[in-house]
Amino acid sequence: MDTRQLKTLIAIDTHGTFAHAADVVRLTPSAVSQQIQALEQELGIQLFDRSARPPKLTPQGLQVLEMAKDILRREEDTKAALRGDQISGTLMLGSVRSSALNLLPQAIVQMRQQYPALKTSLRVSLSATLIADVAAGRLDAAVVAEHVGFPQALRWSPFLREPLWLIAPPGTRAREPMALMRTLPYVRFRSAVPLANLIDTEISRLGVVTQDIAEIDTIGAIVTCVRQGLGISVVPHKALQEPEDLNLLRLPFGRPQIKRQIGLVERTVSPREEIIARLHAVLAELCGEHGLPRRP
Amino acid sequence: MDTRQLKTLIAIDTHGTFAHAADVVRLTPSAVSQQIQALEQELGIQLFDRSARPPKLTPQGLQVLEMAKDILRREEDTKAALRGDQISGTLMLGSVRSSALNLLPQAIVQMRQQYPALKTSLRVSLSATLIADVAAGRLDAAVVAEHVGFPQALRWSPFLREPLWLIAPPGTRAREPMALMRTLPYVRFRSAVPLANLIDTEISRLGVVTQDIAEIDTIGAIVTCVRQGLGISVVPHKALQEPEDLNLLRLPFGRPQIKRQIGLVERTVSPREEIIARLHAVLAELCGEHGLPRRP
DNA sequence: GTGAAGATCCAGTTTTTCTTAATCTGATAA
DNA sequence: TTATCAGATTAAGAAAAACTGGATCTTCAC
Repeated sequence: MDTRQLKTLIAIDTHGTFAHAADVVRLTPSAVSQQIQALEQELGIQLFDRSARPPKLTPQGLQVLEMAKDILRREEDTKAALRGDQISGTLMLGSVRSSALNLLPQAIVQMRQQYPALKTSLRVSLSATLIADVAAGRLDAAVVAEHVGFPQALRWSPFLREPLWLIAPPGTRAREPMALMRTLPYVRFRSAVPLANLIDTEISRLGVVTQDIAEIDTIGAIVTCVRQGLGISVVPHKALQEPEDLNLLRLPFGRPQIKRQIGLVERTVSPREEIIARLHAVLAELCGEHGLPRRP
Repeated sequence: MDTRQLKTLIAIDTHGTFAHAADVVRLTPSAVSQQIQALEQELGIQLFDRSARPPKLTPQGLQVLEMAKDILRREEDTKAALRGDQISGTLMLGSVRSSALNLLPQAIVQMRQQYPALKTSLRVSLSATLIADVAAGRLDAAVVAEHVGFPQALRWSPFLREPLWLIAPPGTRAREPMALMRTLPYVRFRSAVPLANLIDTEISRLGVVTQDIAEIDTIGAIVTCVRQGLGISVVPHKALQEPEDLNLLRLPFGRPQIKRQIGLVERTVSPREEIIARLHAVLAELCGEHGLPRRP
């Protein structure tokens, strides 16, 4: 008897049909059907009366359902207790460079204040490397942007969802954003990171041919160049935090306005889930209006 | 998390070493080691301190051990409750022909009196077919003789252990049994059943060459022929129940006297175990002095 | 009667569990 | 200190279990 089978049984009861339950436990309906059949065979009873649609729990099935809830509750209580044991351990974290320079240090300071016994270790690397390290257990979690194709054993939870702005030098007259991009000199963000891809993809999608004047690989430098009148560019909201940035012309980039996400990637099965969830909350709070709460 | 893993963990604690636990749960030590490692990985903790010999449960391991006991207790309580539900269900039984004609009907009548809600279904077939049907779940249990090579998932529990007798017509002068067999006409029990094999094997072992006069495939008919003076033969104790059978010469067959066993075969994992145990007790009682209690 | 949604069956693929044999390791005796 | 033993672990392959994807069946609503 496996707890996965019991979770499936509870999901069927909660969601009403085998098919819905399959979505919840992330299996195919066929696998759900087979799991329930295996459980029925092991117990030698019918859990469901299948002459109805959807199948109806038998009285015996209800007994097993109650048992399932008790067992899973007991399991979760024990895991929570074990997690409590882990709060005081060393949290192995990773981050891409952009977040490592401001957001994450602030979050770590706050976490340390809340949990004096918590130790942290932070490593800065490329997102692909970070993802592999989390999957392999070398890191507990890492800050990376939205990514295509996270391994199945990992879960990525965004804590920041911020809009992208087209920025122009102080005094530039406001016009339709795409017209500006076609006519004014464009400072391109050139880097092998998801944000650069996101910007370039939307520019292509809108059919805009920019007048490139430069390619720069850090967002902070781009903002500085735009401030000094070199040209226009596209940057995320968070990059515009200096008082002098208020003087820049700022227009929504993309139709609809494009937003980029940054989040925490962690293993789906991890006893550190609780401390990571708290880190996620701290990070979301630090992001202010663009912070995202963790999904259940 | 699987209950089998939890059973293994408890067995290690109970028996002190991984190797002993392996015997108990019927796995190799390697599988035990791997099960514990899988559980440790899922929970993200060390269950054992392996710097000692034998490995010592960690404080966290003790927490998980307590959880394991609770979960398995909850599981067993539910199974017991489900078994209670089964007393009133339909018990699917099978039997070889010889037992179907007298023993089993009596037992079924008694069971029905004790459990008015119990329904039974009885099928008569060859023992190999019956064994396969029990293994496949088509039957809950079947009455078959001692057999070579029961599948591992099945358990056979004898309820009858009766001696074999060499019988001769009334008035035959008592002599050493083997001498009788060598000289008097022998009625051979010819049938593809274990009893026939048992008899022939012992005759060969004793190096006796019989004077066959007939081959008959039912024990009842053999007894009748011997009664009427056709010759001598070998039959089990139970076959000699008629008052006129008291007139037959009866000598122990085999050195030492050969006994044959008949029992119930059932699946080792079955919620019907309780009702089957009661059937077994009734059958054993019906066998009187040759009845065998069920082993734990 | 028809069509749709969902459950089950079937066969192949993937993953997990187990076995076997070799190797490692702690404990103990000489 | 060294040798030996019992037991735990590792590595690789076999076997079993779990899963997927597609076809088929079944219930239910219209």
